[in-house]
Amino acid sequence: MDSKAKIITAARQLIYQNGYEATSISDIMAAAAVGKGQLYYYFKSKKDIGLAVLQQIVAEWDQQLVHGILAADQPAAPALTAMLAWVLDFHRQQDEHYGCPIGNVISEMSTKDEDFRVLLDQLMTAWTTALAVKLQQLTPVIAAKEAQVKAQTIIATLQGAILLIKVHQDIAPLEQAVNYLRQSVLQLEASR
Amino acid sequence: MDSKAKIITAARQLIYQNGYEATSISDIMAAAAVGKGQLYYYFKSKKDIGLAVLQQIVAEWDQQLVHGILAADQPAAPALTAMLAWVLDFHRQQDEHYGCPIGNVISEMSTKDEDFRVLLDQLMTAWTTALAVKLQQLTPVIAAKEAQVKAQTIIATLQGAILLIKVHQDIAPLEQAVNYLRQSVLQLEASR
Amino acid sequence: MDSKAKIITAARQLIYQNGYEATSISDIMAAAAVGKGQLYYYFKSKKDIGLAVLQQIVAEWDQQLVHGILAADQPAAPALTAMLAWVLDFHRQQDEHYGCPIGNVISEMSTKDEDFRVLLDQLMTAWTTALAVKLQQLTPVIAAKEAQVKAQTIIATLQGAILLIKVHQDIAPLEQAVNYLRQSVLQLEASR
Amino acid sequence: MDSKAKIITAARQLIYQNGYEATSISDIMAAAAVGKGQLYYYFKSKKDIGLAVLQQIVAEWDQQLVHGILAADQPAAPALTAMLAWVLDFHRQQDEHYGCPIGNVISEMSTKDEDFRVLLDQLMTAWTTALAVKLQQLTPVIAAKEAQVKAQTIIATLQGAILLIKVHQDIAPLEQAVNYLRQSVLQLEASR
DNA sequence: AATGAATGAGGGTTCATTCAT
DNA sequence: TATGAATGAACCCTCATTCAT
Repeated sequence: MDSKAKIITAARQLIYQNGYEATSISDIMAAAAVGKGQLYYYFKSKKDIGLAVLQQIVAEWDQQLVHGILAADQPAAPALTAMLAWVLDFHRQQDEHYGCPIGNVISEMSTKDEDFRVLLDQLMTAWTTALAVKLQQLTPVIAAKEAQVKAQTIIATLQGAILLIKVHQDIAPLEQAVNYLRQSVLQLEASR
Repeated sequence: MDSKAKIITAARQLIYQNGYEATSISDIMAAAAVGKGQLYYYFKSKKDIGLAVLQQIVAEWDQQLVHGILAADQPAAPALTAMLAWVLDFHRQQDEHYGCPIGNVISEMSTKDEDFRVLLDQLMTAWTTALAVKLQQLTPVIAAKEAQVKAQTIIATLQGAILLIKVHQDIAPLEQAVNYLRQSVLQLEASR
Repeated sequence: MDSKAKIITAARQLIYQNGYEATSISDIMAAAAVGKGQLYYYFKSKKDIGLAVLQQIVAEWDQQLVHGILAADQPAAPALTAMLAWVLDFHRQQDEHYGCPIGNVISEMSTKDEDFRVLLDQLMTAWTTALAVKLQQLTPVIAAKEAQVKAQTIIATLQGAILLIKVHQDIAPLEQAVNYLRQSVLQLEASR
Repeated sequence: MDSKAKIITAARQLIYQNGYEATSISDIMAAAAVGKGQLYYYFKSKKDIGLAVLQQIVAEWDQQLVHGILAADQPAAPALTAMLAWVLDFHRQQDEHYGCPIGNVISEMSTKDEDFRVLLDQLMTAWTTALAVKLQQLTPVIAAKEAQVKAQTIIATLQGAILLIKVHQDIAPLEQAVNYLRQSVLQLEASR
């Protein structure tokens, strides 16, 4: 792994656990075992690193979630179940609950830096849109607008549940939310 | 207003808009128009200020929400509607969407400082419990456990929706989530 | 005990253990259980407190040592032995060895504040002179100048030994120095 | 001279004259003509600087005194005389008498910071041991233990005399102590 | 590509002292 | 006598960034 990748990997982990502002350049240097020179050779500023980390996550979500699990050619019901499992599994694997890698940055950076916000906005919009498409596939009668609303509410429930597991340090809220959403999907499927 | 109150008020506003870590003692000093020594006369540390701010919000929510809107003697359906309006109205009044005063701190501080986390945990638990009681009043047949789960999911949806309005800088997600939750409540009421 | 005395007592203990500069007004306030107002009512500055503490110690040494143990009418040999015991006993009673209450302040303040230095100088001179008188009583043949020199060297040995017990945190060096000085005195006495 | 050395040199001088606590980082910065960041680039804390200064002095004393003047292969009597001269000459060169660079730190730091104390303890022990060896070379009949005691008392006398020149701002006490110790050595040499 | 020395603003905190009551 | 609120300079330290090599 080259220096640039090492830096991004280290920064990603640190930002996830401690937040963007609380992660110092020195922390990243130490974690990546990289000198100050290299860091400023590959990135022109700390913000640049933050953006690079964000873009990496966005790319992953785009690939795995938007163009993977929720891809147009996937059958709707299993896709929705898979999406819920994808979210739940990530948090099940964590010993300590640091919240959502994207949600955390939304909370910290959205009103502080427009570049961060735009990137996050695009990702969340892409997710919402892909999810809305699936919901429409599942229940073709509903209007596009309504599907969009439903998709957004599902995502909100997931994000909120992840926030709750962070305060309570207990995964139960997410388990329950996923259960509830799974049932909603099944009902929708049954009702068509 | 005395100095201590001025400090808390200033800090509360700054922490809400910029986060706890990003709010410097100097910022608070300037906003409260108070000297540095004064600040450390009333509070032994920055963390102390943060905790005081949090306790003030917790006290307000406890009074307005837990012991006000969701008080035991309030009829269930209007109480739930009032709760949703209480949340929605707050965010409707904001020009820029800084998210939830509590949710932001949950996201930033839960895994960084146990004292913050415990306070936030208690508030969210109190809210959940009070909401669960209302839900049971509305639909007496459901089990206490189920009501608790439902309550938590409702709160999750609200928190998540508030996070989404922060990324999108558009109140729509919260409007929609509140609409959706209002309908759920009406259905529950009708179904008993 | 009135406030003024409480302040001096508390300050004396703190200055002995931590030094003058390292003892803060707040420390003294806390230890004396006295408000800020009282402190600045009785003393016009921190230096004033330090000087008062010093004067108290000087007065005690003057009374106990210079005008007590080494008083003109005391027989020389027992006086010298008593002086050595007076020094040794003080340090034997300490659990942790903080050094000499006077020596510490000499080391810290002599070149920083002339008012402190003068006070300390006077005390040490008085001690030296009183001791020289005793030495002359013991061995009348020696010149006044020589007695003065001998006195100063004895005091030096004691002060140095107390410094050594502070580094080593072991009272042995002082025990040994006192032993040595006691023998010197006995020899002087025998040789006359 | 590189920055690190400049910092240590400046700090050494300041600590000698004003003490460790009374020497501020800003003072060192100004004296070394070095920026604040630079200081924390080379040293991780103020304590680190203090320890580095101490280690430099310890190294010098070890080299010049313990392994130089008092080296095993040096004839005893001249070595002792040289040691006394080494001490006296240092203080003769000073315009103002700031005391002993080591003794001052012993007095200030021994009971405040164990890391300082250990370093100082080691130096003083090394000096005592080396001096005891010389004393035994001079008077082979005396027991090792007795030599150790005698060595410690000699060092005590020197340290105490240096403390006295600090209060009195007059080098006489040290001159006299050295004279006295020189005679003691001569007597020992004559008596074998 | 890479090093690490240098910068200086700003972080939270403590300090001795003064003021109004 | 006594209180405690107010002041602002100074404390040690960390920060993101730049420079010379």
